[in-house]
Amino acid sequence: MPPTVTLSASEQVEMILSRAERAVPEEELAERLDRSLRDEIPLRVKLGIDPSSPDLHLGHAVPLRVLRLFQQLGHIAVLIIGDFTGMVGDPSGASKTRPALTREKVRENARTYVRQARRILLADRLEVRRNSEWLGRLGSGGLLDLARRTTVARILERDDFAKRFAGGSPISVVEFLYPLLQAYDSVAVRADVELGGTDQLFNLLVGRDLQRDWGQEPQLCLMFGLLEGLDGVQKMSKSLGNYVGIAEAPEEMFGKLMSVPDSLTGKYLRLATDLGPSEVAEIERTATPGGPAAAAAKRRLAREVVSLYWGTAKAARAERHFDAAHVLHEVPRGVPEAPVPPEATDAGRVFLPRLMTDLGLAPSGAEARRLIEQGGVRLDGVALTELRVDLAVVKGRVLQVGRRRFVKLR
RNA sequence: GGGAGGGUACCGAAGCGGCCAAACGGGCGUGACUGUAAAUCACGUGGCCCUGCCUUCAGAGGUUCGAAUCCUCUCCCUCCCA
Repeated sequence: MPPTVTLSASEQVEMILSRAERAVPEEELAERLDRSLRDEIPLRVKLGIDPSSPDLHLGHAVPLRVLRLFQQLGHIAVLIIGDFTGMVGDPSGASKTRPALTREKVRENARTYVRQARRILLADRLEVRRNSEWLGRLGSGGLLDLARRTTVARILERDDFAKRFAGGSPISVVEFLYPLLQAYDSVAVRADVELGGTDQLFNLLVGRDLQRDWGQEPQLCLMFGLLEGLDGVQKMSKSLGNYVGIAEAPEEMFGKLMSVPDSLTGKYLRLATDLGPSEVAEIERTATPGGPAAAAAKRRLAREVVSLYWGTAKAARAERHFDAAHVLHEVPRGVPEAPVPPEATDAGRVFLPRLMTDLGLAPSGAEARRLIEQGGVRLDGVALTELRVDLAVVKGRVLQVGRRRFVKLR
């Protein structure tokens, strides 16, 4: 099977390591790639996914994109759905026991997850496995055998466990087993490389130990930093609302990416696009924060990312849409139309707060009044200052509330 | 089982008889500016056809001319001891 990308081994190493925060052992990557090339045996690259949240965002996409990169280099992606471990709950970084998921929920999440992951991964050289396949038939004997492989002291070395233990918060025995179970996946699929977040360091290393015990060559561990969300501070997560979903509409994606803080543009370029390390470095060098080059860099970022998921044509359209709406402040096309509700009119006069609440442009009349006072309500671009306007004046024109809510009145 | 401390607006957190629709911070919204939904600055942020009125400070009662603030009971949370 020929690789779809031809790069020298050192270029490959650079591509991969520029995205990874850490590799253990670091020097081994080049050697493995070399050997694979020479012996024409593709590497088996494992990525375990936790089916606790179904919607993928750019943060999840980081290891998935590297997995794709391996595929492009001719290697095999082994995507493992943690349908068994998901019912145990990963204790990594957690300050309390995670709720175990039900079987149905896990199955459902896994389905949407894989569907979205396929938007990133190549269909060729892809294995999707569920770890219940082997963990489910481990039996108590097999489980005991696994449990024998490590010690309580080693597990307690981990910061998260140590803190919880010291703080007297409960640690379930089953959580102790999690690292072993997920590490056993590496044995089961004979992984050469495993990808994961930096918080997975311990778990990935346990994989190496177990593989050694089972007479396999220990896997190479590649760990990726967490991508901060749009607020620039906290990690990207759905619950914090600071995420860019990989299935989001192009316009939405473009707009969200343009609001990434300047300081993070480089990191986003490196982790969320296909640009090579030297190109990113060049952009970072020229884009002094606050200057026009920083704006250009972010535009590049938005264009690149949207193109990855939607193609260049849609990305270009998203960019035009963005410029129209946010740079030129044009009234967008396809503004929804609505009739003026009779309840909002009295003797030929329209009472704007009522109109706005009825059309869902403001949550309350008080809020609507505030918006009008602050000059945030416009009719065909002209700010309104009165609470009441003649019905005849309003008809057939576009009412704009704030910067992005529009309704054409009939 | 015993003891201590709490529950205030979207969130965090002041207030501890009247000047309280309730400080302050975050978030959010609008405006100015610009390079964008960035940064900065300003203003706003319970409801109501609003110079005023109505409903809020876990819930229910009570004291008082007047309660987020005092009393009683109920529910919920946190911590300490067993």
